[in-house]
Amino acid sequence: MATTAASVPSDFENETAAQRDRRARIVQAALALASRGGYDDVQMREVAERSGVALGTLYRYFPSKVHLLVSAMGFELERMSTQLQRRTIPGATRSSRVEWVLERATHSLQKDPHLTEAMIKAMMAADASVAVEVAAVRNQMTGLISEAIRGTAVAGPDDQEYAGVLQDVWFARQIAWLGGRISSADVWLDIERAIRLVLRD
Amino acid sequence: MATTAASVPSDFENETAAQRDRRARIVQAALALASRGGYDDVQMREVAERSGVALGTLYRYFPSKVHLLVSAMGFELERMSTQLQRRTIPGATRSSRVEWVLERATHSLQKDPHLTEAMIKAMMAADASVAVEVAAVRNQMTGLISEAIRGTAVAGPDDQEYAGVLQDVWFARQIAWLGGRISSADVWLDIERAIRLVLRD
DNA sequence: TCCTATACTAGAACACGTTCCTGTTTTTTA
DNA sequence: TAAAAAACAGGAACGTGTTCTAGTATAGGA
Repeated sequence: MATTAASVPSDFENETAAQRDRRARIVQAALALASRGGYDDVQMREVAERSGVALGTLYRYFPSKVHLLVSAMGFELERMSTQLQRRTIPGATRSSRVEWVLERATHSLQKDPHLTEAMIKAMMAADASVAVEVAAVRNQMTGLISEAIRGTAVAGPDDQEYAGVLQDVWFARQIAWLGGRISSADVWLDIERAIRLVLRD
Repeated sequence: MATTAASVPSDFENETAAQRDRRARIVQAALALASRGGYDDVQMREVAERSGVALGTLYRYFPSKVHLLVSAMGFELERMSTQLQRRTIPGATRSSRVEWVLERATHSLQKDPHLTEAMIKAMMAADASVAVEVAAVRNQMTGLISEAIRGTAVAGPDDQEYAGVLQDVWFARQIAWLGGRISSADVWLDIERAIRLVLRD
């Protein structure tokens, strides 16, 4: 299971322009395929072909399918996060602000269910070798949430912990939705209820 | 991805003695292999060989590796659950009772990390076709938790919902542990904190 | 008891993630 | 600029989950 983390050019900075190009093309191809048919439709041979790269080269950039998809999720979340930061989060209470943020995040993902399925599944399948990439994603999520909890006020001592609990629930509900155990509408109802139960204001 | 759910003898009852035997042997073999080396070490060919059954027959009983392992988890949880029900849950507050139950469940699982890894990974990989088996597992967990919340008192209106939130956190923390993102000690600390934050008593 | 449908065995075959090999191109070093 | 090293292309090969085929055993109804 991908013990070859050594030769990966994770020194993102030191890449030549051509390499940044390849990396971007690979991620784009992966996102396109994920959007088309979800996790199973992202086939490494096709990603390689679409991005005009040999299979071996693909594996040099991303040592596994899971690495590739989690990285792609990082890209997407970053895009969404910079969009959100353009305006201040509305809402008078912690609950309402967190609801605002999580509702936007949830619906933004669910607009493209296949893509979401691919990302969440990759997150779930991630083992220790993907820890770095997963941590980046998680930090972006908890960052969003605790920022919403804080609002314009000063940070409370437990903000980070509440954000952690809510992100766990958020994640688990996405999984339940993927598993066909709840509907996409219920995902939001459950998250809303959890926010209410946890933050009570 | 296993669209063959039709021919599965899920009419558990109508099985002949020989069939119940085969099913039990298969589950035992799967549990043994899972305990030895986790998810990846449960190889369908070897499960078939060890349980003295042809590969095709194995797939007749369990239409995928995930079905097999989730079912095995159901068996294990049932065993644990009947053990717990032998004595009344100690503790004066909801928190302390839930802590008692979840601590036992958590530690009981972590005594055999490979086995736990295999079960949780299977739960995560479960798609809609495994919904029935997954629901059984989830019901057993929330049952345990909400019973602990209730204690000897009468059931509160939100008990089930609190149990749901806590089970989500419990599950997400196991995943984080599997992903090498937190230590097995931190699994318990995080769960404990979540219990405190959610139930506050 | 015989017949037919169903269950089972043994093993080949297939799909896709991953690895490996060989030769070529690009980059770095001397 | 020449030589050495690293990156890349193209594609074969491997491992494991899953499916399929052909033949054999078993069970329930006439």
